[in-house]
Amino acid sequence: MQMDERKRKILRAIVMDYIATAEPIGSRTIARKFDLGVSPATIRNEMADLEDLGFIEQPYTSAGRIPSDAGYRYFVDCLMDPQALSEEDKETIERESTKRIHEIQEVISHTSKLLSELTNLTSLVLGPHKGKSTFGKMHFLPYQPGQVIMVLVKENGVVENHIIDIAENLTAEELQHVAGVFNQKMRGFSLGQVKRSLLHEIYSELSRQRQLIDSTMDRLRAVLDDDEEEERIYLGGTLNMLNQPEFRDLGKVKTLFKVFEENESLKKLLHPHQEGLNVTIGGENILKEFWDCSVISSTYKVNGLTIGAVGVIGPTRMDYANVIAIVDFMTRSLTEVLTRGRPRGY
Amino acid sequence: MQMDERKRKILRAIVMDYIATAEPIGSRTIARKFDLGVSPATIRNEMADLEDLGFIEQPYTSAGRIPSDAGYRYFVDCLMDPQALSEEDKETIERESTKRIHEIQEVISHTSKLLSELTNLTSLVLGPHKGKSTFGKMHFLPYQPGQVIMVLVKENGVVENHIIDIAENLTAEELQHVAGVFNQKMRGFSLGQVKRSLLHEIYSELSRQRQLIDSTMDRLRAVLDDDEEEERIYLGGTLNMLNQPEFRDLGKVKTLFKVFEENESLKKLLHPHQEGLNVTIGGENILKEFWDCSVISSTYKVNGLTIGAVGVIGPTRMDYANVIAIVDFMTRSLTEVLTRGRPRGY
DNA sequence: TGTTAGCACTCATCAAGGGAGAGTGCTAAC
DNA sequence: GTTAGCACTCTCCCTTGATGAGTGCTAACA
Repeated sequence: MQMDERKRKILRAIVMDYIATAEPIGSRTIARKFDLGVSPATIRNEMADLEDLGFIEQPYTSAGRIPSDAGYRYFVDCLMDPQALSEEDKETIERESTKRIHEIQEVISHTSKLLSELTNLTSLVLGPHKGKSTFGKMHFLPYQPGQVIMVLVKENGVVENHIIDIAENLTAEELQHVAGVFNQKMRGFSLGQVKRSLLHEIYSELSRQRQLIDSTMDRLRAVLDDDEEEERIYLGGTLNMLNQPEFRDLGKVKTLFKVFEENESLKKLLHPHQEGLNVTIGGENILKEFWDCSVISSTYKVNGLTIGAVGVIGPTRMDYANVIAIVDFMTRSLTEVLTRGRPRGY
Repeated sequence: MQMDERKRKILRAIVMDYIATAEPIGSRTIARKFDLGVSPATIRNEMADLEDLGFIEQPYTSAGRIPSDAGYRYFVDCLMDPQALSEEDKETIERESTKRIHEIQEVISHTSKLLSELTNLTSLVLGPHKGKSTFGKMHFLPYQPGQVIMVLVKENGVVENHIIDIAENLTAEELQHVAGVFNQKMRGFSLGQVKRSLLHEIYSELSRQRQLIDSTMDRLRAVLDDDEEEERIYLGGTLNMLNQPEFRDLGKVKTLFKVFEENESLKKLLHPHQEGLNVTIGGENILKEFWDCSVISSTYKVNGLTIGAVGVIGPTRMDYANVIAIVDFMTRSLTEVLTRGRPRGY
């Protein structure tokens, strides 16, 4: 059996009506609401075909039909009118993104908030991944008796400071010497790469400062290793989920919110299968908790390099055309803001 | 009418049973479960009196009775056996608090998590307020052409770093000189206190670095001012609320979670009326969204100075004795950890 | 006088039953 | 190929009635 124009029209009508009303729709109602020029009986026959094709299903005998995952997929791929963003939304995004913001965290959380407000869904934003963080340069500064500040400048430009305990009798010159050796030997290395031989070199050059080296290395190890996976994820508008009729059930809400609390799982939802815009529908999601949700996501870039992703999650019954337009525009805007403004922190 | 010993016993039975079961309890059941040595009929008479006194109420005619806010209050003030913390919980807290943690944020969020796990309720922790943050010391470190790192050590020990744009032709010596002047003139001042005369002094001593001073001052102003109100609040175990039978209603959950999203309101719940432990029951809460919740909170200190608060929020039907023991022990432990360990960041 | 047993009454909860309504599939006519 | 007609199915919602827990009142009891 093949899809013909009339089947397409009917499927389109079913999907659009269900998106709007969240109620199963029957042949009679379709005939009344949409002007297809055929009788309910004809529509019934076509609907039986559509069900055989797997595009629609009945929640129970003699209820109306609702789209299946495959139906949504066909709708998104073939039937949907690509919708332009409303002028109003466009203005909102542009207005919000011209605010000058210094920290990347702020940009991200702001994006997340905006996205959930525009879509009335839950937004996810994956912060920029920082690549392997490698040693750039370090300095010691005096702090308190027995402690110094280690200022670490990574090669990607991030600056951090850490307090380190030291022996009280170390002089400023000795500290500077140690920092000098570290800077000379370690530039460009990530901690994973620090080979035993290098460590030996450092130890032998600084035989007297063994304790300082140890605590410095300890801290560096923690910092440089941690970072690799420190892609924070930002959630916004989780409460919007509660407005969706499909989550009137408390059990569902609970499992959903439980996943929201685990960052690791959420990242999986966003990790894009390909660059650019992705639509993942229902059972296509990796996590079974989200088998009745769809995720629209897209990647953002800095200087042509993909560094993170933003997405929106909602019930499979979502307004795909609209949400896709919003997510798409949003990533473009974010890419532009980041490339132009270059806030700190990545 | 007066409370006598028998009335007290009956009220105690009602509160304790309702805390355990969340079901209204009737005279017959009380007689069966609790060994009071009187018949259901007698208990009925006493219950009528307790209702007149306002300590218990009926959800509807011929249901059992449940405690009113006043009933809980009387229970907490007069009837409850002050309960010692279970050895198990005590050990957990002590074990967790001996983990060496460097950042205050970690200590706080860890506390919050622990608290919600032990009580199965939602925890609130108000981070330390930092008082006015005052200038301690600063250093400039090289960063990139046209930019330097300003490392700022506040008098309370917090270390921050900020990137500042400078003219490219400044030498290291000049920078060091500028920092030296700042350090000499500004130690102990908050930005609000920097008087015009002081500024003049700095300008006149460093007439050639006007631009650097301006951008440094700008940044300092932003940093030191911001801090005063930055009391972050930490929430833990919000999902635990969903396990409480009183929140089986989605509408309630929604209003509750909405408040959870607004930090400002939450702070109101915690801001203690008095030092030490506070129990706020139902309608005693300021926010009407929490009129069927109780808050147990307590303040924690560093070196005898109160700097923050921790609390637990749950339905009025909570195990007061146990939760009070946990919150109390937790603040003592936190106070000790902070005073002894002095983590960075406050 | 305080305590108890007995009794009529109230109200929520639950299961069963019975339209009403929406929708379907099939068949036969157009 | 399209349509009208019809029997059938299933959910939803309302009613009904039984059950059970609990109450207040009254009268008897120690």
